[in-house]
Amino acid sequence: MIPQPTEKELDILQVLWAKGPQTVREINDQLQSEKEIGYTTTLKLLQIMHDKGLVSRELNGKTHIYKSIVSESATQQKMLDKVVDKVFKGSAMNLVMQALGNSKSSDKELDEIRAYIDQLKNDKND
Amino acid sequence: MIPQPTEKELDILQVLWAKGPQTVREINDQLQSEKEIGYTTTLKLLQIMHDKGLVSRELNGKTHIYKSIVSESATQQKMLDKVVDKVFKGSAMNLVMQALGNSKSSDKELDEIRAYIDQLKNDKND
DNA sequence: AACCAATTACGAAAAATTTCGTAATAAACT
DNA sequence: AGTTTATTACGAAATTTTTCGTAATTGGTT
Repeated sequence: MIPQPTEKELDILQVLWAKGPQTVREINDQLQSEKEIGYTTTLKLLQIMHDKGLVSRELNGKTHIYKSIVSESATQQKMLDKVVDKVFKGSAMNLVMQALGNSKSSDKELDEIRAYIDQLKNDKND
Repeated sequence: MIPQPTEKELDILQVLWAKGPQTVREINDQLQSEKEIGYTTTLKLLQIMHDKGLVSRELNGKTHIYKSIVSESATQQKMLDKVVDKVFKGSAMNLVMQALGNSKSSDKELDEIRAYIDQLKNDKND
């Protein structure tokens, strides 16, 4: 079983999900724009993630090109499950309500969610 | 600023939210039912949480009665914000969709959410 | 007042995560 | 081929979180 990424590992996965496979240098450059972080720190994290099976890598000349193995949506789901379990007493509905309540969502977005709900209800009654 | 609780601290907050103010022994007993944990471990966590300002305590004879200072919903919101930021690219709507999609929610629950959305839309147009 | 049982205080070990320095390696360039 | 430059490997320090052992304290009991 692939373990859940830690917080800093998630930062890296975000970069990989957003921009696709990249070198350590490229990934580090992007993290830099957020916060000071040493090159070897990023490298080490990627090596650890490789050991864990979170990313794969491919040799190109002498540099490795890292690629996320875990999908964004699967990771999102696991993170959600954890939050639901840890702070929403296991109720995903609770979470949805809270998220809707405090997000400055537009009418259009709310309509989208309504439409999605209707679709879910239909799918179920087939 | 009160710091965010760590994972184990959240376990304790859950107990406090669910059953109200309690002694270390009572809290520890409840955590025990989930997983082996030493009494002094729970005590230490509560002392740390007290230092952080997450809980208050009141002396009753020689024992302390601990009480959560942070509200459940405020904590939920902060956890959500973090998850939204960390894995949903800042989009709460994304999170809601994903949560709805993978939760086995009943028609009744889905209707509740629809009603809630309608209410949100109304509130906005006042 | 001395003892007992339970609680708290304190410090530190253990574990997990994050960070980086240094050395080894490889490619690219004179 | 020798030098420079960038990357990787390795190990360990630093930090944060979790865990618990031991000693001190307190209140109740004999």
